[in-house]
Amino acid sequence: MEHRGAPLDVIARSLRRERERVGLSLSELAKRAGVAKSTLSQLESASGNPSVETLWALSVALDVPFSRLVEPPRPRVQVIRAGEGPAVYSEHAEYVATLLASCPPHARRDIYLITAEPGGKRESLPHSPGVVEHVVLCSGEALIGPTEDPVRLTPGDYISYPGDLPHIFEALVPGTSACLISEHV
Amino acid sequence: MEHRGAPLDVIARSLRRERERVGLSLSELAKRAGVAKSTLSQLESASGNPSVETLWALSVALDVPFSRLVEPPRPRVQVIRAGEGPAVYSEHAEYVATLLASCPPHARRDIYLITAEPGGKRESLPHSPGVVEHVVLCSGEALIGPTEDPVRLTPGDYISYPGDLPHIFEALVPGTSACLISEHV
DNA sequence: ACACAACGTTCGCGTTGACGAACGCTCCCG
DNA sequence: CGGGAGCGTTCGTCAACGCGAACGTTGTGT
Repeated sequence: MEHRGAPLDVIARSLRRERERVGLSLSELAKRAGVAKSTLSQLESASGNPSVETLWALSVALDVPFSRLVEPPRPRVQVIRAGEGPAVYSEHAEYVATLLASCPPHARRDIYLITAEPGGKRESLPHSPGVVEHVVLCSGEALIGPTEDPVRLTPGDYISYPGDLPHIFEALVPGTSACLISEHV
Repeated sequence: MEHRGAPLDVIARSLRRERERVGLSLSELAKRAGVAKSTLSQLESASGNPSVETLWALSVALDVPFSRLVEPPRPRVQVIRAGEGPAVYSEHAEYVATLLASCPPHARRDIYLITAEPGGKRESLPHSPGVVEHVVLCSGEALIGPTEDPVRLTPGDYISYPGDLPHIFEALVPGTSACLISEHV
């Protein structure tokens, strides 16, 4: 079959990497997963287009989440100081979102640091469907959540809500900041 | 083939759900994805074991992350007040981790609220491999990161590091709190 | 040195996924 | 009423995935 850009080579590398990390031989893993070792051999050499059943069995035998075999790995250690990092300014100047971590390609979650001042009610239009946002309030006080039913949060409080609904972030006191995780389910 | 517990029915439901949410007909989606509509029809009726290529093409055409088709959906809105939620106490009483969000099955990330007081150096043994931790310091000051190379963080700072390396969380001033995301890559 | 075991690869073969064509169905328009 | 477009399903064909068996290679022990 012609390749459509699917991560067959990524799968190959992931299988090899995970298998060696666990310390299993190709034969051993094949036996545990109930897969012919010839099949596994071909998959690790990126010659083949595995079925979901097969790949699923391997992910179970390796005890890694399924998506770990399909998506490429990501970097290791990273530090972003307060004030550094790419900032996303709102139409209101009182609101700044700093992107702390994203995971391309086919991002699964982004982490933002939000700082906001009172007065600027920040209404977010619905994002692409399948997004869930998690917010932990760090300091100050804010009204956060779905627009038709927001919640008043104080430091340490947590809320999560669907990102494909309209939602708001309204700081109630100066110096309000929060950690926001925007996640693709 | 005999089913190995693979999420074929989950895939079927996910395909149907995502397709209808986007508002595409079965024929239309098949055309856009470059997949025979007969194939797609069989997949949505859970009779079949798609190859990765096929499912990948569908995920691209639907513009959803691949794993969204393989894993079942999760709940919607949730609030946890500061002090509520399941707490994970350390051997040192000065350290409390509150679990805010986890995502079974085959968890991909957990979100914790950490509160710690000075004096209790919290050394974490390496977790299962493939884990990455993200920390955003909310208040106070702390020494966080890989044990052999920790970083001094102040409020708003961010760090991420591999969870399969030994790492520490040492509060330097009273009332230190942080948001910790423990993530399976 | 030889036998043996374990590893990873390669080689036919049966099964099955993916395809295009044809089908029944509903709806819409002339 | 009849034709046509669109929908989702079913049917036959071909390619390819997954399998077991056999192979060459490496390392071990008696």
